Amino acid sequence: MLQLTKRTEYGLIALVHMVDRRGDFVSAREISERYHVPRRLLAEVLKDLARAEVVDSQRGATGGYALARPAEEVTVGEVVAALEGAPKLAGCETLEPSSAGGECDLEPSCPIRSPLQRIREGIWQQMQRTTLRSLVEPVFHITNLKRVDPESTLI
Amino acid sequence: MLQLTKRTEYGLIALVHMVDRRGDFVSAREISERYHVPRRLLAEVLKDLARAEVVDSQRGATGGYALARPAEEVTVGEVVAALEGAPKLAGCETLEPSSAGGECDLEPSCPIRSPLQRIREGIWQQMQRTTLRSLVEPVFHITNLKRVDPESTLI
DNA sequence: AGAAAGAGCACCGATCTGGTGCCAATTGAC
DNA sequence: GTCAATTGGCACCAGATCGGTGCTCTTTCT
Repeated sequence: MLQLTKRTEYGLIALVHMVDRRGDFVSAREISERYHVPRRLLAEVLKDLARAEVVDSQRGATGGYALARPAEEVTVGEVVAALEGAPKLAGCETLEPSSAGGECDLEPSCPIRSPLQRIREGIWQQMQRTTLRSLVEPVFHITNLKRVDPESTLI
Repeated sequence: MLQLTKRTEYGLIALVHMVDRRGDFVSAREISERYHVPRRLLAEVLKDLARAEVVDSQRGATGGYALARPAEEVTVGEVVAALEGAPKLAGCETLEPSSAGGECDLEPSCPIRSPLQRIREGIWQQMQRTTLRSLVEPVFHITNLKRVDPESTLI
């Protein structure tokens, strides 16, 4: 439904929380209690983020999770990709265009494949331009794009 | 999964097809055979587009569907909204902010509500800027936005 | 009258989503 | 060494969504 999942929402909540504690390892329990999110589900999400090397994990009594990189270098797109896969806007599309070519059985009559793909890439790039830092300090990241032709249409 | 549904895909295919035949009423059967799309499902989609006044419908032997407005005035966002509802990026968000205020039970501790909402609005605005015309004549709509600060982050 | 088209509604199976249970492995604190 | 707290891995569940279909009714042209 063109909607981010709870997994991504919880993941972003956790990551933003970690920004404040750079260096410290925070447990899934702490985050789940702080923001009232299901602990077990959050742990599942953080595990995936650790696998994607967005966070470092540490086991044991004082273990937990910490950002693997500075908040400026972690993008929302990366988080989304790790937690729900690269977004596809239509079934016939893949983010990395398969070298084998289209197995889309609407081809070659499908008239919207390419345009839809560009919409998806616009959304995708937008998420990849949005860093974790910008989620923490919104004023730091007001759009610096300037409209050149007011009648133009993006994408 | 941040993915447009088949309904939207089929709807856009049908609409793009109608652009070529402005004024003519084309039947769901014609479109379904032309693009190998399930006829009954396509009919369901076109019915919703008619209800949203994106297309006009005409019953009877020579009936069918036609664009209710010029292709320049129909946006992808409008189509998506008609076929799968306004996109929400997280469950706690609504497109039209309810005047009653947040019933989000993560509040007020949720640190990402506002940023996520801006991401969603960015995606949403992008789809609303994309017209049906731009899907038909892609060269007409290369992005006219100019990067002012290459280090900046959108949203 | 008959054929062709949309309108409405109910329904189905498959998949995805949110969430939980259980247990093993790791590690610091006592 | 023991214990408690933590992550890791797997399986599982109920509900929602999604893609798709069946059937009937109404409308309209021929």
